[in-house]
Amino acid sequence: MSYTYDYPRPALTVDGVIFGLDVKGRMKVLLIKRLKGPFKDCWALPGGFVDMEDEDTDAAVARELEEETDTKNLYLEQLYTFSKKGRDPRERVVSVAYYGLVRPDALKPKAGDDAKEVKWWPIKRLPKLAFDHRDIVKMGRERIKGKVRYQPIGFELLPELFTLRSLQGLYEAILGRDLDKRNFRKKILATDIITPTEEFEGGVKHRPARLYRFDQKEYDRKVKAGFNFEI
Amino acid sequence: MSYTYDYPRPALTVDGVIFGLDVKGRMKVLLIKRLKGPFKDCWALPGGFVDMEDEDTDAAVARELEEETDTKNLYLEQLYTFSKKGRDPRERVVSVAYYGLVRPDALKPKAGDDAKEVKWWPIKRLPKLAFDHRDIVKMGRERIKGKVRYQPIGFELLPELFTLRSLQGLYEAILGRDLDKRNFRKKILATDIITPTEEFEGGVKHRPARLYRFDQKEYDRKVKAGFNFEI
DNA sequence: CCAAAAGTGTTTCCGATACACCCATGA
DNA sequence: TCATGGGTGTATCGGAAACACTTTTGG
Repeated sequence: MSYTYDYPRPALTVDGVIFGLDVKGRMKVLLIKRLKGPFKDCWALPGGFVDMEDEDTDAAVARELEEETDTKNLYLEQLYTFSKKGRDPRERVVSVAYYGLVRPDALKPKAGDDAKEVKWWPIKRLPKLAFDHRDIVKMGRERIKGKVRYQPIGFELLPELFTLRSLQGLYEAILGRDLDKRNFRKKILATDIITPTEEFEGGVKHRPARLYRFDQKEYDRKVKAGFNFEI
Repeated sequence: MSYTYDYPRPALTVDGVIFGLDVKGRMKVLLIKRLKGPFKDCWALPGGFVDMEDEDTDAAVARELEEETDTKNLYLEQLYTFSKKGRDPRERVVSVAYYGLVRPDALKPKAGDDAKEVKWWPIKRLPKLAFDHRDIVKMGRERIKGKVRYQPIGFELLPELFTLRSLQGLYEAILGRDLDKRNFRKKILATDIITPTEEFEGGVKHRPARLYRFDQKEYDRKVKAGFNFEI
């Protein structure tokens, strides 16, 4: 079966810039190694074609990531649409890029159809990327950096229970600068949207830190009441 | 001539949410009345199909606006890409939306190919809009509201020379709240990116206000030096 | 008892806000 | 001389930033 139109049309794809944190709190990006040309054997962002029979781009990027990484319901937001001529050597391909955040324990990379390998790469040492994916990653970093201060999206990168130190480390990683421990704690606890649990981290040879939990319901309530998250 | 593909493809369009200020400082949006169906005779955002032979979306939206409004070089930024099934009753149409800011004196609406009428509408009293254009306008408003505080884009809405009062009115219109005159002046002048001229407004029956100018070069210099605009 | 990270308060400083009067112009 | 908006300074308050020591745990 084939489809015929009066004017040329672009292929429509989606790409996802998926951020995660490793155990030492360093930012990582999820990449796949392409099985087929163009850019065969080159690292690239996970993504693929949008099924025009019944998908929109939101659905397409969620599906692709599920296929390639075995993760559902990760935090995803539209980033930018790339449409420059020549960004795909074959033909006109317009790509709607998304960025996403994943808890490291919620994601098990697996090989899907389009990839022989799926791997977390440190954001500071990315390999050569296919297409214009380097630009897309760059834009994703900037977006998240701008957004993290005004919306509590950082929690999407942490396990459900986390220490204040790991939360601080996350902000330091994203913002690219050190924060004062006491001021950070004061400020984050003052927002009243993270609550202490009775649990503590284990497996450390020093005093174990208390574990906290992000209180989404309380946050939603506060937002409705005019509260503005800011860190 | 026709074009055939193995899989169905969407038509790709661009839409522009163009903001302007009227003489009284109220926010307006530029709309066109559609000449052809669907939504014939309905008001809609200016825009149209992207020419896949040689345009990207940036070029397409600039061209469409030039055709419909006789304005070049207006401030334009990509807003969001809309791809929901059914947003165009005919077939799958994916639209890359942009928002734009225009100086009122730089824009003369004219009727182009797709429109019988081009008109500024007050943002508070928009007519019924075609497609999902109401959502697009809404998103445009939110974006500009979020952005205006951290980037000096407001000047794009004012003539080259402007009074401090009109600048304040602009911020009040976008932010939706009143600002204190003295504090506003202090803050905006402290940034040192707007410079006084020796000219004054005319045609008023009270003391004429001094005219100022946005100093783009100085702003660029400061940004490079790490300066962050904020109001 | 040593190493390592957790946890905790106070002071200082700067920017945000609140606030009221005189000035220049045209009618 | 009146009406209208232009233009100016100061005091107060609150949040941001700077800053160092004690506590808990495992080894």
